[in-house]
Amino acid sequence: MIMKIDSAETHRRLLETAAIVFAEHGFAATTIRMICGRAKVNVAAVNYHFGNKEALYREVLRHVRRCAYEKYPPTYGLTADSTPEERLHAFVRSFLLRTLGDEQNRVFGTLTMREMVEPTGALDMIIEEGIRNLFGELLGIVGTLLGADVDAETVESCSRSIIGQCVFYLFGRPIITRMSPEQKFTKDDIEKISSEIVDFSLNALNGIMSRATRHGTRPSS
Amino acid sequence: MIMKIDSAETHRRLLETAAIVFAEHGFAATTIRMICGRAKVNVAAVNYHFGNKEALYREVLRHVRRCAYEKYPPTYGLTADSTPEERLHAFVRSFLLRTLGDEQNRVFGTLTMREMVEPTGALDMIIEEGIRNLFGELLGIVGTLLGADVDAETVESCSRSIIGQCVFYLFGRPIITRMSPEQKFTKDDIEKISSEIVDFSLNALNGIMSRATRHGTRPSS
DNA sequence: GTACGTTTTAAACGTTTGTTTGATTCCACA
DNA sequence: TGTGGAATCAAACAAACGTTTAAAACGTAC
Repeated sequence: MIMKIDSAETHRRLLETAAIVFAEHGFAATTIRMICGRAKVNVAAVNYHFGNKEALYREVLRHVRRCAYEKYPPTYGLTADSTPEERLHAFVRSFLLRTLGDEQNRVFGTLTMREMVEPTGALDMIIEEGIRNLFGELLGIVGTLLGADVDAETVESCSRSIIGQCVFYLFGRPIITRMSPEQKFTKDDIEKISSEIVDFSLNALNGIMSRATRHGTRPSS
Repeated sequence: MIMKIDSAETHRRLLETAAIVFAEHGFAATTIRMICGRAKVNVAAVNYHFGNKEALYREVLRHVRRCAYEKYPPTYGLTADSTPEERLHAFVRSFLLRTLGDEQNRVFGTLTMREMVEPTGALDMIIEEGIRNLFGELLGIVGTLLGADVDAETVESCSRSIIGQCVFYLFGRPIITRMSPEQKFTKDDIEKISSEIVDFSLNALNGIMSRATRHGTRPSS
């Protein structure tokens, strides 16, 4: 059979297959033969196109992150004159869509999750290029919502409470689907979850803010 | 019983060392030679005392879970006449202590975390023996706090928001320590985090409850 | 058609893996 | 003091790992 040699095609198929297999089994438990077997390329292809297994893994992380952020940027659905409440909603929704939205995004979510639990050295890259900016954005939104009477420490702990609710659905997905099989994480499910998180959080922020403005920063008994 | 050589000592040292090494590297990346080297026992000891690597891993999971729950049960510090607010606080605090309290508990937290991200088959055991009861308890507390005017679905989503804040500090610990090196997760830190989570959550629950009792279950605005 | 650089291929490389073996060491009991 | 079963040990096992190799297959230029 006449097979036109297409280096870019092999490169692409290797990258996409590797993303799926790494997401399924993790870096250590994934073998090059698994990837090449599924991608239908020779075992030597990984070393020829990427150098070694670890370099392939780093390229995979960069690739899925770029795709995920292109599809669902943190400002997803926002307009220039959005309210702080709308910005919070967009932040939460885009986070969930980016990590759980569809099959490709779940690969990104799973790989990021794995890297957080078992850092392979690429975690610093993930923090510096993604997480730091993301959290800074959330700090800005929460700071605006809480107003000037609330100190920075409270803003930070509230931001952690909000992002915590989001990552729970990422990390807890295998458990949630086992305990509540009706939860399929469709886009409608994600819309609903986003609204619940925002509702819960805005109520919390309103309570904390009104207490601060009425009684100073002292916690009520 | 007749103890020839000190078999129990080898068994114990193997179990404790394996817990640490599995927590550090994960199941797949941990080798039997790593464990035996650190435990200063022969490589054949694992197979002699536990059968194989996977059986050792399961025993490790059982062991660290038992130790963690013995040290910090979900009712940690509660009395018979505690208020729902105190029960929520005890729930949050005991969770954080159980998974982050000290070095031994962090091993439990890390292993559970790894099992959630990369189930090795022991996840079902973890859910049935631990998580299901734990979440049921939280549902009860939140249901009491919200009162009869709030539907079960809201109780569940609020419970997820609360447990989400807790697991964030477990899963996010490597990132938090990199971004905020002053956070050392001492017991004082955990007390503070617990109070922040409870404060945030009670404000949220109060807002949601008062809205429900005043305006029915319709969301405001 | 021939030569040349690139890509693919099957095979083998040296390590390392989990596990097993057979001899040796140990100690309670006779 | 000698015996026997339990525990330890060094050594080796086959299998699988990531990686390398050298040749074959391919497209492109002349």
